Amino acid sequence: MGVYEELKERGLVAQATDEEKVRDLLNNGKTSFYIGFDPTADSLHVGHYIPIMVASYLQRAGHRPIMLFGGGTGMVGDPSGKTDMRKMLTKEEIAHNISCFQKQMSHLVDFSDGKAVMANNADWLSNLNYIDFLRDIGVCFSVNRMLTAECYKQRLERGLSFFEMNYMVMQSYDFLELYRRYGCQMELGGDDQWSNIIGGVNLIRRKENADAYGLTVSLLTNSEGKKMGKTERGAVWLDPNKTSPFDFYQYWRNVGDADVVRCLKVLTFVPMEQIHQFEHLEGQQLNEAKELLAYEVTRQIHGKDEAEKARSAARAIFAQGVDTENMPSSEITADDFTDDKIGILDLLVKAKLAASKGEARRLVVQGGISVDGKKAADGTVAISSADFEKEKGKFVVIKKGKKVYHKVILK
RNA sequence: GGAGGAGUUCCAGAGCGGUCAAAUGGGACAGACUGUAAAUCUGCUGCCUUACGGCUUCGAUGGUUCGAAUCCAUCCUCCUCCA
Repeated sequence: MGVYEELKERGLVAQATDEEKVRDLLNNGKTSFYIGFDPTADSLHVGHYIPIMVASYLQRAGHRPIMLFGGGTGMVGDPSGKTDMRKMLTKEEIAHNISCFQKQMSHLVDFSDGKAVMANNADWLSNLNYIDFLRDIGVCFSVNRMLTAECYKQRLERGLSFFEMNYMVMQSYDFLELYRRYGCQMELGGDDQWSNIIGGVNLIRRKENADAYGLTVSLLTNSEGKKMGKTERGAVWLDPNKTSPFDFYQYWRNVGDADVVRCLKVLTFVPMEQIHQFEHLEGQQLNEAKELLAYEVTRQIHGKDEAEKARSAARAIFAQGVDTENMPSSEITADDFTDDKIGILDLLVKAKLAASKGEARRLVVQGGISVDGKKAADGTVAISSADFEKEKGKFVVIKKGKKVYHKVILK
């Protein structure tokens, strides 16, 4: 079975420009392919993860990934899938974000010995001459055709600036440029990138009279069709400082029953034979699959140690009692005490378990808070410094709701 | 360039001089039920306060008024139609 079939079987492939040729190229050839990333945040999130997975598969199959950072396009913003125009970033922000991306990506893609390439489209986009660009590239695009592209259609109803309209042209130009520089023959992207990818494929055909291909990856959605990896609080980040390995683990541990098997296929390298066994499970048995999913995904992003810590912390907490070892924590100092005590509300705010004292009070009143296993009855409960004294150190364990455990350490 | 319309709390979307911290729905959070699932039901959703109450919000800035999210002026942003 070739790598293409493997990707297909795992449900990673959404569309390909020319399935026969793409299959042949991936299974039998050696090529370079690229994925573009918009450096609009300082961390990758789960949405970026699947294309990187695919890149990883393809790299193992002998192809060379080119990770393209949109240092230039990031200053425009892709209208695909957005109903509002994106805010513009400064050059400094973009540079910072790119360096963060690089670090995170190296977990999944091997950059040693030129096995993968990093590129930044600012290298060729920022010095373009407008007139030359229009004459050379602009003539290859039909506005009529562009407007029929799904990504613009939606925006047309709400308004689309000329500025954003150029996104497709720039992305297509990236592909052409990578083709010329690295012999890049394929662009990989989320399924929402389809029209932009086609633009590049067509451009290469016109300018270079050569074949190029596009392959899109299914977006990760749950059984209700909502995008996964996003909570209302924001995305599930790959940066451990933004989403702790424990929270990351828990996110996957808590996926819906209907989504586990698909997530295993798409997000992990667990062999298909093993996954097939899970397909017959139902009800409570699925917890085993969920644990595997959570462990594997966490391991791939944060490494084996963190994954094991998260798993044992979760097991301990939910099985019985509390594992204080690997629990997310925060610190307070003696200065936070008044008369040798700290109010439960202040403590919750300090530990960032509540955004304000009002919210903290609400949690307590609704019975959602307990400290060291004792439910806090009302907002007047106070914790004295003596309560922090434990055999293993100075801390208390706060439980918020059913699943959130937090250790507050007294320094 | 001309004529209209709109900007409300996380989102959608009511309100159109006092009874508005602002209806309703969604989301989030908490409780019950459970399998660390889903569905369902309940509560809750600006900040400070045990509470009474106070404080800051309805694009921005000024103004009218005893009193403004609601009226007026200017500005900013967006939309629609015409050129």
